[in-house]
Amino acid sequence: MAKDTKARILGAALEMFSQYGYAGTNIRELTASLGLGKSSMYRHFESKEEIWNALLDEMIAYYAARFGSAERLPPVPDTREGLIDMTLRMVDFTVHDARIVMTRKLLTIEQFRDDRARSLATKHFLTGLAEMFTPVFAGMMDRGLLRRDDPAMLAFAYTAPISALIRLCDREPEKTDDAVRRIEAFSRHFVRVYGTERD
Amino acid sequence: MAKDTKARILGAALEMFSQYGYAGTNIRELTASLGLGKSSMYRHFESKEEIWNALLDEMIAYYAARFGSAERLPPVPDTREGLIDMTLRMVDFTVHDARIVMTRKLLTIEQFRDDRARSLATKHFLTGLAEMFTPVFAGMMDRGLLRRDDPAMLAFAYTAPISALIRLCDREPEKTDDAVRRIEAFSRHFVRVYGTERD
DNA sequence: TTGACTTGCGACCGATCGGTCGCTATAATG
DNA sequence: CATTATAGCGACCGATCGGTCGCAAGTCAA
Repeated sequence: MAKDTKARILGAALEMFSQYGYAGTNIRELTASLGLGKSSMYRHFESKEEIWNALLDEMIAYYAARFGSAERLPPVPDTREGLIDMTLRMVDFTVHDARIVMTRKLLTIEQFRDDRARSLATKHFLTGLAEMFTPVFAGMMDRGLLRRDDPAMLAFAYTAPISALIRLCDREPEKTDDAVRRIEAFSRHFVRVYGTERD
Repeated sequence: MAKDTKARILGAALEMFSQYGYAGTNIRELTASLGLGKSSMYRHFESKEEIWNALLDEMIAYYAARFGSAERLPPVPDTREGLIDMTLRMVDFTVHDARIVMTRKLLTIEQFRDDRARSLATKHFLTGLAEMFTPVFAGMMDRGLLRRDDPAMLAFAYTAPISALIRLCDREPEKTDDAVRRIEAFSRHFVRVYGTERD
């Protein structure tokens, strides 16, 4: 039960920190939401700050495992429509997975207070997606699906607008469907603009 | 002195809220930073929350005055280089103006807690810049400086990456110079991709 | 000059915060 | 079976929080 309780505490912390922020979360409510007494929590973490640090460790490790390794790169689509499909699948996942949504919200809220949150936020919101798509676009250029250009610049130009709409979903979840449609429209616009003339 | 003190309190609140968040800011420190006793503050605001609301009122009014009206639209540049110049001037201002930087940070931090902050955040981070550039791009298309296309889509594709780099400056100010260079590079890339062949 | 109003101050208040302590029930270990 | 470690609990602690109160100094109109 020990390991389980520790994980449940971290889950509740993610939930509350991502909603109210670190300073705006109090431990009584956090533990109460688990049906746990406040003092019981201190069996598993020695302070509120240690919860925060453990949560960040977890997020950093998860990010590294999921997006950090070179083997995890997405396959190069063999049609331009394939790029759109892949994009929409990724977006659909990242916008609806509760854990990832809460992670982004937490990083958004705490990025100015904690250095590790700051650098992880930059990965999540700026460099991560772009680095993922750079080799994709390079491969699509090799296959003649996209015009020759700087693949890193294309990846930035492609992922930044998508990232902006994902963050709109985090902020105003009721606009999620509309945002996903706008992402699809942008993606189609993008392949039309950057696509080679044939096909 | 009354009006002045009230404004100074709002200034200090913007500074502290944007750094530590609403929940993470305490009134003793806030007033102490002004050389003011805590109880004196309550002569001007009846609660901490009223400071918050007044600050939001101010930000909403400022935004409406500065970016909301149709007369404040930027002029349509008459060369593609003019677009880059205009962009860099705007970016330079928005990235170095302390008040605007703090406003963005505050909206970033509090967007999930307060509905008015939420909607103002969407304007600042998504729709505002795009709406500003839509008529610019429409005008440039009329002048034959850009290929005919949906000006709103172009504005979104142009402003979202720029906005992402502006937010990088907010998050990691030491990268400001690099970010501005990347904005210039992106802007040049953009006019190359969307520009008409002549000129 | 006087009386009302404004703006400042420090002492104080109840509530809530993160955190501790002693106790108990349970489960694993010998 | 006895022992020991684990994980739960409520009571409690000092510190800090937002907010109040009574008082004093300055301002300004009558």
